Amino acid sequence: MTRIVEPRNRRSRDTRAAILDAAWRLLQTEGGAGLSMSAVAQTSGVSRRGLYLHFASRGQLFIDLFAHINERLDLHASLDPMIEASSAVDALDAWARHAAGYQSRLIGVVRAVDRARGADLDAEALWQQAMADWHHLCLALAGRLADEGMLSDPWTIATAADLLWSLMSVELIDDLMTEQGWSSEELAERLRVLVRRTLIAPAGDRPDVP
Amino acid sequence: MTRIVEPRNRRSRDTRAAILDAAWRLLQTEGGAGLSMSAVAQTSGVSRRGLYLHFASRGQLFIDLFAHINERLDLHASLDPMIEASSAVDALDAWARHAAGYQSRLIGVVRAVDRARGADLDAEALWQQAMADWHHLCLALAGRLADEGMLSDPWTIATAADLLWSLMSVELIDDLMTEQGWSSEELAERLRVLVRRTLIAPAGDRPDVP
DNA sequence: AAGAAACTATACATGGTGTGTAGTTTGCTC
DNA sequence: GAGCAAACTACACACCATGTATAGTTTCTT
Repeated sequence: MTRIVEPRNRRSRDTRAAILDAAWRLLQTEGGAGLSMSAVAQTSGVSRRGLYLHFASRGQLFIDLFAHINERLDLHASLDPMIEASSAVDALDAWARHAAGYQSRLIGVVRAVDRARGADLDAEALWQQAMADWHHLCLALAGRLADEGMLSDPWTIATAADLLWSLMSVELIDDLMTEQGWSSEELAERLRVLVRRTLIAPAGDRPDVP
Repeated sequence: MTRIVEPRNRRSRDTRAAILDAAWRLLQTEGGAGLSMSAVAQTSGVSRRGLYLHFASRGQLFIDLFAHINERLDLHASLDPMIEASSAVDALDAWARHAAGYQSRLIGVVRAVDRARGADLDAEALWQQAMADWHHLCLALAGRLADEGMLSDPWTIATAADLLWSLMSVELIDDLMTEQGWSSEELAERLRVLVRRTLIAPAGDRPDVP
């Protein structure tokens, strides 16, 4: 496995960005199946051999692409409303908007990573990390709901977090948007209804927390 | 592509069943990635070339395996309670039990088919058919809920069906059971709570249908 | 016993990833 | 601007997967 060091000059950085953008473009159009190294090479105008001067393997290209996309789409900005929300229920609404608005843009990459998983150790590692991050986010949200006494009966912090995590999975979002034609706004609204009714205790039925 | 005709003698049927069982076993243990034709051949004790005397391609093997499994697991019996239920809400409970109890047993095959999709036209066709079948089931259930006046406000027959369909997806079930360690019973109960609260209108808030 | 069906062994075409090597272009530095 | 190193290309190769062709062997049927 070739060792890739920090790029030095501008030419190298441009080539690298061109490769990542080409891969991203391919994932959005070709649907994830056609992402061979040859296709990325051809689309980016770099020789196939040249790809391996920037990315040690196909899996490593995915890892870097994932970070690249999160940077370009400004993940931090999409998560902000959830953190800044003044109540747990508002945070829950922000979660639904993030799931529908942001996660849906990751469909191509995530499907490709999932498909490469198992055969590719790098892809597997990326998958585990992303899942852990998302679950951690949901755990924080569920914890806040519990703190404010909003979590309804059968749910615990752990089970509510698991549920939220599974509902923000790219597979589910892909199913509803791509397959069933839901728009991002429809999905956000319906996810909001779903998690509010499922997780939030009715007004008369809450433990005495302010 | 080799043409496969109806098997004649018993030997052939036994070999065929041995291949399918070996493939199934591999999917349950190896997790779907290690399902190469070589692996199936080795596990079943048939030569690699021999596989192609029973299945025209890897994708066709999946198609036949899917039917084989649905037969062995008795799909019809698992769907029965849903159809026989005396009310739409009872049918919804039966749906949750079917999703958690039956769909979870398909995890291995479905993941493998999904992974083969795109490169394999047969796998793609199987996928579309299975999705259509499941969606049809959910559409019938949502229709019955509407008929009995139980569907709550933002939901229509179509959107409720889409939601149910996405919630019974093998990916979601796999996430919650394999990744988060939910048991089949826990999943069934929590799915029941989720869809009841989300879809069913509260008692005082229903149109006048008996 | 004979013939057909089922099966094996082996070889090959094709297409994918990843590496090795030699040669060429580009950019940086003095 | 000359020289040098980094970046890049072209080509070849090893390896592994699917699917096919062909010839020969076992097993079932009649």
